[in-house]
Amino acid sequence: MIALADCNNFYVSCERVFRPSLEKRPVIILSNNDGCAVARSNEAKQLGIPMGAPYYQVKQLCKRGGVSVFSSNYELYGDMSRRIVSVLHRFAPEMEVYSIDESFLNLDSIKDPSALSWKIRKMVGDWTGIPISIGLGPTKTLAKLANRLAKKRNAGCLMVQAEDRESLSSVEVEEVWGIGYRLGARLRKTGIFNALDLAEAPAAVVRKVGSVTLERTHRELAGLRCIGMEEIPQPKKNVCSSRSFARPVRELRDLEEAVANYAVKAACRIRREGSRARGLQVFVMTNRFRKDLPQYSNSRTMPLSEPTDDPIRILSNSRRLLRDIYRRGYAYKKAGVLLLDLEHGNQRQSHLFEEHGSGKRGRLVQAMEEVTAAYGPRAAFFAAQGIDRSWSMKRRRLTPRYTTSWRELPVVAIS
DNA sequence: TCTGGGGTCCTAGGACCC
DNA sequence: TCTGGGGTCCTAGGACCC
Repeated sequence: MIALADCNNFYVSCERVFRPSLEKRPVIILSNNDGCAVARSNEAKQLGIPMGAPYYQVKQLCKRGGVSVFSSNYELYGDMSRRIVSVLHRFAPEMEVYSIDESFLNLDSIKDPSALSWKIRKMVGDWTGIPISIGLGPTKTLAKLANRLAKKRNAGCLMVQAEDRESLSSVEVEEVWGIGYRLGARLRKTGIFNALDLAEAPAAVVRKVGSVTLERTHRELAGLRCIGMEEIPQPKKNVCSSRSFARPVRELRDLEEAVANYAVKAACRIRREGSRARGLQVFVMTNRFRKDLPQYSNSRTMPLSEPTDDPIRILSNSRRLLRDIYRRGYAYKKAGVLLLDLEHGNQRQSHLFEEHGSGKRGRLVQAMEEVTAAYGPRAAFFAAQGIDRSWSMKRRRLTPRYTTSWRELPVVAIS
């Protein structure tokens, strides 16, 4: 049996742990730039705030409903996630951390998986303060489906077998893991409306509508394991660092600053993973929602003959690519840097003699990393990254990093 | 005025080769 | 009149996930 442990309204639950007064009250968490609602408490869902709604569109609704609104505090959520994973690890011989708020557990060797699920759920709740739901099924797809139903029915833990026609038929086809809005629409045209319809559809029909991915989903719904557990996270193939700007950006100078920051951030990320990039891409775009303004988007890719993780090299090449695609006269909304085709650790075959971490350049970069690790990212940075960064993102409603910053620890008063 | 960020996989089609 | 067949590699774009 496979279990999917999924945190309830994860970001909201994290905020509630440190502000219990938010319990039973409507809460939403906004995306970067305070743009969209990316997490909603049940109360906020009941008020009719849709997932992904632009904040400016639901602002009035939030005011009327007394909704507490927060910026995303990824440092807090990341740390809470690590705590939950460490609790789950005690129970599962085999486990896959699937996302910041979900993990698959292989409970094949467990005699009573249902009873164990309740135990897991209680311990995670007691030890971290985060409520979770657990779905059980013979395959990942059915565990996902069970989890969805567990949340819908407020059941805590729930098991769904492939033969459970009633449960399957109560799940819309777009709610099945791997089927989105578009595939859903195509399936509906062939008379497949819910998970049961899909499970019972002939393979030929399924294959005609979708690709091998849909075929896998189809079999998984029937109880046939096609998607395995990935215990060890696979190293990334690409890394992207990008942001929307707080305000429209027109000047090349500002774009250069932004791109320099993304380049350094992306380089830093692959260095941490011990990877090197074989390719580099820079992209820029205007605001696609502003139909009244002229639109422009472009990207430029270059191969890196010698794979690299050197932030200075990545930064200077990014700037060259940006200058190639920059066009005057547009209001840019977003830019980004991608490091492509990453090679990992022992995988490198050629370029044995490339200076790596040695020499002046290597020592400089390492020193910068040590300084920023100890004193924060503003303690040492490249001039190209800019000083005032007026374009940088908006986070007006950020809560403290309660668990990862000494200065932001919650204060407890005892009288 | 205000609309996220970071990934993966699959397929179709073009370029190129013999 | 009449324009092959079979393969690989690469990339862009679509679809999905959280």
